[in-house]
Amino acid sequence: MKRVTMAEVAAMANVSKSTVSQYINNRFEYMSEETKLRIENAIETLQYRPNYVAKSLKQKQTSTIGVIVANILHTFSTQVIRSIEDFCRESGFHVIVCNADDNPEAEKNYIDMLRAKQVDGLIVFPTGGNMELYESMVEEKYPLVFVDRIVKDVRVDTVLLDNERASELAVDHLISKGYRRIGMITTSLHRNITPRMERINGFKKSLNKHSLPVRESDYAGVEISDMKQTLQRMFAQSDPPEALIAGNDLTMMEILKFAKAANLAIPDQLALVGIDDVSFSEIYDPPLTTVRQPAFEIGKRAGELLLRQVKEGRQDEGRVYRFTPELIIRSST
Amino acid sequence: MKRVTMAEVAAMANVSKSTVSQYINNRFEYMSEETKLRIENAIETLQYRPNYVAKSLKQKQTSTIGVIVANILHTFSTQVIRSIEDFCRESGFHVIVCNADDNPEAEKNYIDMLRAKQVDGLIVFPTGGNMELYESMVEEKYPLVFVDRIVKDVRVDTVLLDNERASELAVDHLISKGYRRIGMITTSLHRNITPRMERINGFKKSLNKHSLPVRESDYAGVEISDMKQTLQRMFAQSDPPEALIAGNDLTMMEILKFAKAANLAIPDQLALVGIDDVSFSEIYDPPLTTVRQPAFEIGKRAGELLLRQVKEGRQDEGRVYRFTPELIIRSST
DNA sequence: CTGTTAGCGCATTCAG
DNA sequence: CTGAATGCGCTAACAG
Repeated sequence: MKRVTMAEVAAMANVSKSTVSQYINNRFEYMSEETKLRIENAIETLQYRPNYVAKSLKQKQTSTIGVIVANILHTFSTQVIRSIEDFCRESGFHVIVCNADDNPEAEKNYIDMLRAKQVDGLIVFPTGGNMELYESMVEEKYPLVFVDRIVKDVRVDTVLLDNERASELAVDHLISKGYRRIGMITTSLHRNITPRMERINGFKKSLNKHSLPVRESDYAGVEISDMKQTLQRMFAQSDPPEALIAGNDLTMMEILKFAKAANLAIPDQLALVGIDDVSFSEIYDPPLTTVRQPAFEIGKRAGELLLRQVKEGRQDEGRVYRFTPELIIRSST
Repeated sequence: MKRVTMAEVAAMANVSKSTVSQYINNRFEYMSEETKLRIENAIETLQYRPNYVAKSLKQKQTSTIGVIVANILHTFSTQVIRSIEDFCRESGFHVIVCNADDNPEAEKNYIDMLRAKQVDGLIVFPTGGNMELYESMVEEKYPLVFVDRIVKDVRVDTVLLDNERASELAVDHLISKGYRRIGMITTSLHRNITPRMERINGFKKSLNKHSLPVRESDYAGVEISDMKQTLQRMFAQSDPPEALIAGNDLTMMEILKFAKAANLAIPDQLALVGIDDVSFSEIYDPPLTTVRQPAFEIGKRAGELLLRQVKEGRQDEGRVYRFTPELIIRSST
């Protein structure tokens, strides 16, 4: 811990603490050049650095926000985080990132911890498993923004992808390429997690739009750990899908593993389009067609919404901001 | 900001603040069951949550450490971070992660910021560009641990890979597979960054060990942005390398891009081994042979060393802890 | 077993 | 233009 305090600087410069404080906060308006210099010197020779903790206690704000992601393994999460950090840094805010690992209890712990640390606001990719907590924050008008997932019946600004459109882009593209038997697989649907549900719904709707049947055996939402056998079952059918949509990046990895193990040539035996970009989309063989989320814009918007809340207080909350996905056609389709 | 304070709880429970404080900190030894219950109730109905900022100010410790990585784009960094976080959480410490983006100035800003926030210690992947700062921290006996890179002439505990051994593993393997013309490419060597230098040195030494010549035209350390043309030049030779070692994960991506563009079959026309694992090693076609770092152990050790310093004060500093790499043979060689 | 007291380091009136 | 005084919310002796 740094030991030198404002008092020592004041003593050395022969001024009072409050004068030093003014100097620190750039309020030199009524300060003589001379005192300014004396303070400057004292700070320099003493190597003084102001203590944020004390400042925060006094000012009742830490200039820090918390970000809690449901699962940091998703590329999307890391991209949004970077974007939030960049935006907040420009506004003089720090950000503390936590990973809830899709576990509501961990999420609760982090929310409590972060609030105990007096962060000025929270951006969360909600697990959805802490309704009471979310509600209590809304009631207290605590600055809060959700990302990626909608929580029903809680009035919190939420920014996320137009997920149905993402699936539609994928399906339309596949159909334009001549595929008719199209399947989709994604991570578990059990907890009704927004992007997964919406993407599956979008998938079904798009199939309907094209008057194609939705076969129960051709889509699924299962844990990553069960994906392998789900795929095996799906492709053990006499007429398996000719094309598959990966509901997210982690799912894409599993499909790729499966395709390799099953020796399925892409795209000849199995066409693939992934929702969410993956780092190796371009260099994979074949390069992977994906639907990318505008992660940068999403993060920035979340940051803007949150900082507005912390600066101006809550208002207009409960809005949902949708962002448009983009299809990047490569060679897996 | 949460408004209810300890004083209100005390008032409601008809006890003094200090009694509430004791309760909060689980020091019930001398507390009657009855007061305990009253306090419990008061806390519950008031929804009281202690303010960490105030506590930190008083106790002169935040139970928070900072981690500054040189470049978060490396998979290795993210793995080490997770490992540090897991370890610290178990010990009741929080961690704040910052990315210096290989920029010494950004690093300095983060170090200053984190110290102003009174973090109890720092784990840094040093850029190497802030000697005075590092030295001043050593002088102040500020808890500090370096990861991945050695900074000359600064007595700071450092944990990193046995980089020369990593290259040796790669070279030995390649040679055992019959390759003789072996090259290596990695990111810029300009700033003498430890892992890069050591890996290149290990590469040369291993070649010597096998009595193979080290050809200037077969290895290079260049910025990611220049890698493409460096590779083009290297492979424009009449007798280009038959095998290439990627100095790190980002480099591997570039080589893969190049190989794809140049239509080089792996491993037939070009064998590849990467130092650092990449997410898609297993599913790439062909699966990539890599040398992996024990990132989990490295992070854990860094956490242990730092927490020991914060708890027991600095001592024994300046030790270098080397970890052994592991060769994972897949099919790119 | 519980209350009193005294700061932690800083920002902020309000005088002078 | 500068200084004295006050308190943010909490902990830690030390009394009682």
